[in-house]
Amino acid sequence: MNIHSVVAAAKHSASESAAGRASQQRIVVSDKRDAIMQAALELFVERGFYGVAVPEIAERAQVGAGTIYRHFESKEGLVNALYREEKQRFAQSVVASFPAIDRARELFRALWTRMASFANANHNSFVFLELHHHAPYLDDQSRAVELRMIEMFEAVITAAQNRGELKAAPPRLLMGIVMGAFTGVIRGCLESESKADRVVSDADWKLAEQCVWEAIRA
Amino acid sequence: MNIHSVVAAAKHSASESAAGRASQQRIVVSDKRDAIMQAALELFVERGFYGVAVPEIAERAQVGAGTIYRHFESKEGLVNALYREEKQRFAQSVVASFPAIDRARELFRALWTRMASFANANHNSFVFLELHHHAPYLDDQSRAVELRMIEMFEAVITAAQNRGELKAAPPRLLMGIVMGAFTGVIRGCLESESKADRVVSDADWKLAEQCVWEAIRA
Amino acid sequence: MNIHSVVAAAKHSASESAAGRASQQRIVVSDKRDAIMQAALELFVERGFYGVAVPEIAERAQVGAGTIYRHFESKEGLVNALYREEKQRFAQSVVASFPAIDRARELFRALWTRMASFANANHNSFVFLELHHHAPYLDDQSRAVELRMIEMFEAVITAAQNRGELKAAPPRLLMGIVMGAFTGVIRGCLESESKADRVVSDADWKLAEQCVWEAIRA
Amino acid sequence: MNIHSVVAAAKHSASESAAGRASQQRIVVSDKRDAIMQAALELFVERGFYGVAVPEIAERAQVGAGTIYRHFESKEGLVNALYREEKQRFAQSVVASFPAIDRARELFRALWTRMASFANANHNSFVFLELHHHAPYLDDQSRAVELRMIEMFEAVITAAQNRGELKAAPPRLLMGIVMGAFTGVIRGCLESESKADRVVSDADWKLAEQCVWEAIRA
DNA sequence: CATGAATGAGTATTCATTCAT
DNA sequence: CATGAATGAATACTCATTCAT
Repeated sequence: MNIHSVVAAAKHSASESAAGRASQQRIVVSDKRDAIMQAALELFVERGFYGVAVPEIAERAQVGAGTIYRHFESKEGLVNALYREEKQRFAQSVVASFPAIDRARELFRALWTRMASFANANHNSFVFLELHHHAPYLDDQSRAVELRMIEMFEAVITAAQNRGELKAAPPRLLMGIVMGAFTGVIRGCLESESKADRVVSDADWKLAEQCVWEAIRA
Repeated sequence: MNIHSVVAAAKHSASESAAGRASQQRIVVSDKRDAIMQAALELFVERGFYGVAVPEIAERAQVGAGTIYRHFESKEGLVNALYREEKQRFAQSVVASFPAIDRARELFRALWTRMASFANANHNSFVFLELHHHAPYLDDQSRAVELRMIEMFEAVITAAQNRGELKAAPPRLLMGIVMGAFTGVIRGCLESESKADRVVSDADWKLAEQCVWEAIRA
Repeated sequence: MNIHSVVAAAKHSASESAAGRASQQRIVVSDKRDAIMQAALELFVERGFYGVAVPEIAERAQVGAGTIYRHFESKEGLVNALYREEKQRFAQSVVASFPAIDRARELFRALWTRMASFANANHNSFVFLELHHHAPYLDDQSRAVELRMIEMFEAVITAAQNRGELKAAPPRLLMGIVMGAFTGVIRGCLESESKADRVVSDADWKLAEQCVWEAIRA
Repeated sequence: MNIHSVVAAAKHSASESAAGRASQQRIVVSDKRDAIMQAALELFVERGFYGVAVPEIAERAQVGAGTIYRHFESKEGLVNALYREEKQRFAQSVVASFPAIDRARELFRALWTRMASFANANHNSFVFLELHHHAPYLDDQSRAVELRMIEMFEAVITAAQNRGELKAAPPRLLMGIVMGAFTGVIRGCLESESKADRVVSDADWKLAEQCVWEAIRA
């Protein structure tokens, strides 16, 4: 298994679900639903799942409270839908139109850059996914989405290790370092920033990429 | 400013607040209070601040619900006290009886090892501090405790950079990488483990330390 | 006043209202309306007025929720219409083509038999009328329909008492015994039956008729 | 099985549960609980289970809405407790200190009189039990309480039939006639009365008793 | 000091009704 | 005429907090 098959799989999985949704619910995917999702995303990031009242989501989304229950089975159903769709969007962003590279150095740079682009462009989504990493109200399907991604990355890491390009350490450990450092960079650089433009500068991302590469390279 | 003054400051700060508490509430620090703190820590880690009911904390602590309000002003008062005391315990663990070293390599290893010891021995505390990083119900004093720690580390980093031992990058960025990677290692290694012994092996900690050192060394 | 004038009055009253409806809404009496009435009858019997949601009635009737409001002013309007029409159907069934008898024994047998036929053929209707006997959401017109029937029966009873054929007791009391016993027979005999065929056997009806006649005969 | 063993059984069953409650919840049976039960009884009689809002019960009982949930698990738990306790009170009233008679005539008069006393003294209780006869929210235990009573009466009827004192008809049918007529008398006599004194006169009860006895006697 | 019964404001969710299509 | 998506008031129930004991 190399990065290309992984990328292909991810693309397939993403487009599959997108297609599935389109065919089943082309009409259901209303702007109301989108407004609810958007409002929920913002509020959950601000105050967490239990910290947000459903009518508050409705108000921010400019819909009636009851409308939420026409689109989602429950508050839990809403977070789960949000989690799955954002995770998919993230996966999609990272692997879509991925260049055909085999050298780990380039591969890592490409992945990091894409993740950085996504995090910069979708700060809320990224924080949301981070916060809800292991929330007790996520259902099995949502957890499965997460698991699939982890396995994808693990496969890439193992392959690169076999080629002697990465340090010989448990893939989970390397992945933890990379993903943790990525999140840490965002936290570290944005801690004191104004809420307006939650963006890490390209220069900082580039520096960080250099550092983290050295952490994992052979 | 070097690590020793920082260590001294941290020790002072910790003992200061301990003393402050002691003088004000030496008698209040009953075993009931400890039981409440312990119960709250466990439950907040399991289900988050809003996910836990005060009477539930009382039940787990084997005290009456009203008793909690003799020791803490409110539920928010309780999390804040918990946050401050656990953060202090963490700081204390990391800097207490710190060896007199100046070389960044040794310094880093010592810090990492102490952090690892704390995280292994106090998994709940570590996760709690992580989860409540930027919770909206933390008050200014709690945030100040956090801030002081960050500044401490920043100072150490800057000093080491000045000696040419660390990469030239914004201290916040390096700190983000280190702290993020540290958390990432715990997540990555424990993701699939049984809940019984939430412990990362010494070998993994050592490997990770090597990796992360390479990320930041000059 | 004898039974024949009563029968005549009842027939008149029934046809009057039927005609009234016909002239006002001959076109409105669509099969949709009937489907709604039928669905509502079933559901109200199963779970009571407040236990049934309007959209649920719509679903069972295979119409849109809004359609109900083209035929009835409100949920209350719907029960009231249902109550009045079922009550009328009951009255009609009992007195329609009533034989010209004057002896109370025959009269009673005829009434009882007709009521039994109706109850067997329209179990839901009967239970519905019974359950909604004094519901607070019945309006004055619905109550008047009920009242008129009671007065009819009272007149017959008084007449028979004057001829010395029935016991000398307040007509209301005798009527209470008869109607109560009638309902009691249904309850007693069907309590444990399967839901499939809610029917009291002819033999039981006959036995019960004998018993109840003895309760009221002079 | 004769009436005396039945009476004994009923007394035992009643006192058993009373004793059970006393030992388990002597302290729990507060005046708040009683106030809630009383308020719920009145309101459920007025508008039915689904027609009454929980906060309304709280208001009438002069307690906080939350207090209801300290005494009952849910609204359903409340009706079920009410049903069971009122049914038990009814059974107790009817069979307590029952005279040792064997002749069906006396037996019937004694039962009827006691039922009448109960219904006159506890009009709401009686109507409540009648209305909730077969409500879908009654749990199995509540239904069992009802069933036990029916079986008791059936046994008495069968015994009297065997002695040739009652008509040869299915016991369920005779019981349906008697209980139905009893309810019918109340309905018939009180239909138009003021709400103040929902009482059937002793004379009417006596007349009705005569009538109904003739319905079932051999 | 400690308690836990009581409270009522606040929560998620349902449902009668409307109205744009 | 018929529809069903949308609504928000109303419902059952929870929970942080108080206070009499």
